[in-house]
Amino acid sequence: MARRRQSVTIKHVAADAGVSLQTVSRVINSGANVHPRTNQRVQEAIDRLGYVPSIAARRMGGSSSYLILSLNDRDRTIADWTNREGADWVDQMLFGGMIKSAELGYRLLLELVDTHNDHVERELRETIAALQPDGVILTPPHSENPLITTLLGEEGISFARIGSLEAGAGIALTMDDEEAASLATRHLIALGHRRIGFIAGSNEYSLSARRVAGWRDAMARAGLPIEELLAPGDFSYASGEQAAATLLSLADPATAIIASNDQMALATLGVCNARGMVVPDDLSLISFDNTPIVRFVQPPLTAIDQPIAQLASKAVELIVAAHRGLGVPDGPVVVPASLVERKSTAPPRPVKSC
Amino acid sequence: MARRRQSVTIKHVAADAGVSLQTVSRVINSGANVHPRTNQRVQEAIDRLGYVPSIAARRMGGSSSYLILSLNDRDRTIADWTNREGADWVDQMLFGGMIKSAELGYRLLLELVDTHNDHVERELRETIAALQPDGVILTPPHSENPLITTLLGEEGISFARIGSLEAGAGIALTMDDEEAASLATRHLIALGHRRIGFIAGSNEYSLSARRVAGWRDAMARAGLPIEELLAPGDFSYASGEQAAATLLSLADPATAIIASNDQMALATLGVCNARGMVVPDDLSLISFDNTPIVRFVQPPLTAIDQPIAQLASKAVELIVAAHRGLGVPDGPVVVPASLVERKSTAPPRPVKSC
DNA sequence: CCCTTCTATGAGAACGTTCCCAATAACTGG
DNA sequence: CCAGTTATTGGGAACGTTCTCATAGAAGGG
Repeated sequence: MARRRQSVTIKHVAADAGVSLQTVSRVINSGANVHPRTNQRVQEAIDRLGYVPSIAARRMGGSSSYLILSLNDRDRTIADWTNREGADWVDQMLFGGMIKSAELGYRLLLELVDTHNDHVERELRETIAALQPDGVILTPPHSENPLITTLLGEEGISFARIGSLEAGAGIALTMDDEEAASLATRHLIALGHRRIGFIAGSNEYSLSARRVAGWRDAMARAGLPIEELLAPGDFSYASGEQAAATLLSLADPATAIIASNDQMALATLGVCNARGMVVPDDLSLISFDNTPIVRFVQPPLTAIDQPIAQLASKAVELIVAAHRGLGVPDGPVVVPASLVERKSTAPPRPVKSC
Repeated sequence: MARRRQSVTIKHVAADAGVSLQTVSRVINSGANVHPRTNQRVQEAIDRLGYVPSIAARRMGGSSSYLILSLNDRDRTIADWTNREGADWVDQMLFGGMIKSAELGYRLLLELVDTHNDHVERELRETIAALQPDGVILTPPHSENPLITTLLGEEGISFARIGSLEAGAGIALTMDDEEAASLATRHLIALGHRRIGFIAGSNEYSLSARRVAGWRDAMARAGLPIEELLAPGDFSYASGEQAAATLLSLADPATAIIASNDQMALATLGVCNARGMVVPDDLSLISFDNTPIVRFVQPPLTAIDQPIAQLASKAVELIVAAHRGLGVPDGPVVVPASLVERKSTAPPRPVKSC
């Protein structure tokens, strides 16, 4: 409606500084091949006039849009209020990614995408055509969706895959899931547990298998059997309930459980409450992700912290480097995991005399 | 780096359909003054070629950027992990706002801003200059920040103020906070409570006062005294703890407490646990906002639901209408509040014989 | 049947930036 | 002091769209 135009443009700056448009552009973009004296004069004009380049015009003229697109799962984010830890992902992505983006002169744009939708490909193609982002950040489960990665490859857009360890197009970027699971398991073993159950995550996520592997490995090293102690799950509350029930109903039940995410840990806690069991006296519990919620339940849960903000920040950094044609790491980028100890773990109850 | 250009442009469509650029543009933008036959031919060409207009070019040529900016509080979102319910705001804003935006052909962009920062104004000015959004959504506490509203007014950008009831520039859009507080209070009164404490929110938010008013009014109507029963708070966990301690230590202590947000309700629950009090047997508790966390604590909290997604969606709708020069509501838009009953409320303990 | 008023279409400029290439100025080393 | 570089600067086209204005055809009124 209102015919609003940019108030201060590069032209005004050029006039004010007494140089050509081109020189101002050079100053904005790097300052390379500009005389220090000129550079300063232009810089002053920019500050004086409060000039900020229009992102739309930059995209038009040049090859950069200064936009980075983050694809997050719509499903996990909202659809089902019972099964939503997506919120914390979105939130932390925003935080970690945005700060780094701002630092590098880019903007981060969030898009919620439903992987299971038939139209993903078309939707994504349209979004890319409309926005023409310089790079894309993929979060699970998009990170390993071949439809998406292929599309991005074709379009020649740099992208990062968070939560993926696989080689392939794009930059893989993940927490050390295997080590994390191992760490949690060793913590429980050190407390004296021998029957440590593990609730796996959805097969759709490659990290699920890595978490199982870490647990399996730590158990094996300690010479502990794992039969019956691995329960399937899909990250949902309901699946956690079922898995917990199974593990607690064994002839030789688990005295400790590691859940592959917070939702399933919460479900386990719920099952314990229902059965009159007390955490950590009757069962030790460790969760993955460390979303804020696990701080506020009774007892606060010991958890593996997932450094999402850090991963997002790194992803932005690498995408920008790639877009600028600088080198990017060959293999996947793996950041270490850490265990946050709270009140849900303790030594097992002494065994009753036989 | 890579010199990537738009693959399918309006030119290709025009050639394919055998019409001029201008006609294609008209079809995209409304189809007004285009012969039905031509319209269809162009539409087919668009579909066949998979054409999507470049948002950057649209901004360059015309007066719309098709971008809507949502300003969310950085503080509440992340800074302090103990005091963050911002996550759920961000999340729901995204959901509600994005769907409506997509529907109307716009894009929603989130920006985290720290109101208490000295640079807000400059930062915002820069963001606006760079992005040139068609509209802005303000969330508390930005909604009533005169620096921001004035700036937007000057720039001539349509904006919505979520959580605000005040008249003034921009569209005010809020849940009925007063009625919500009254509803919660009446619910407790109906259960038999007479000593109902209220933990207020930060004065920075006008909705805090409205919530207090609703409680005060409901108490007055029931002929109940409120002396000593109003405790100040600032939405933080710590302030909630202090307020709860005060209300529970009165000579004639509260038997029920309404907290102005979930964090402070959680804090109240924590204080109860520490004192060996059981909710709801020893204290009934109602919180505001109904963020997902309150479902998972023991007991799950009865809460006033804040329809953020709905507000965001409505905000987008109104902003687009305003930007298109269509009429917008005169006064504030108020959406009804609802109470979600869970397990944290019950009749008060029978009074011990004197 | 002519003049007016719409309706439907197109041509060309404009938007704010970067890209490409040419031109000049400032250094080199002899 | 000269030719040969290299550093610095500017000019004009290009990007993909919408804007403004002009034109041709169709419909309506007398």
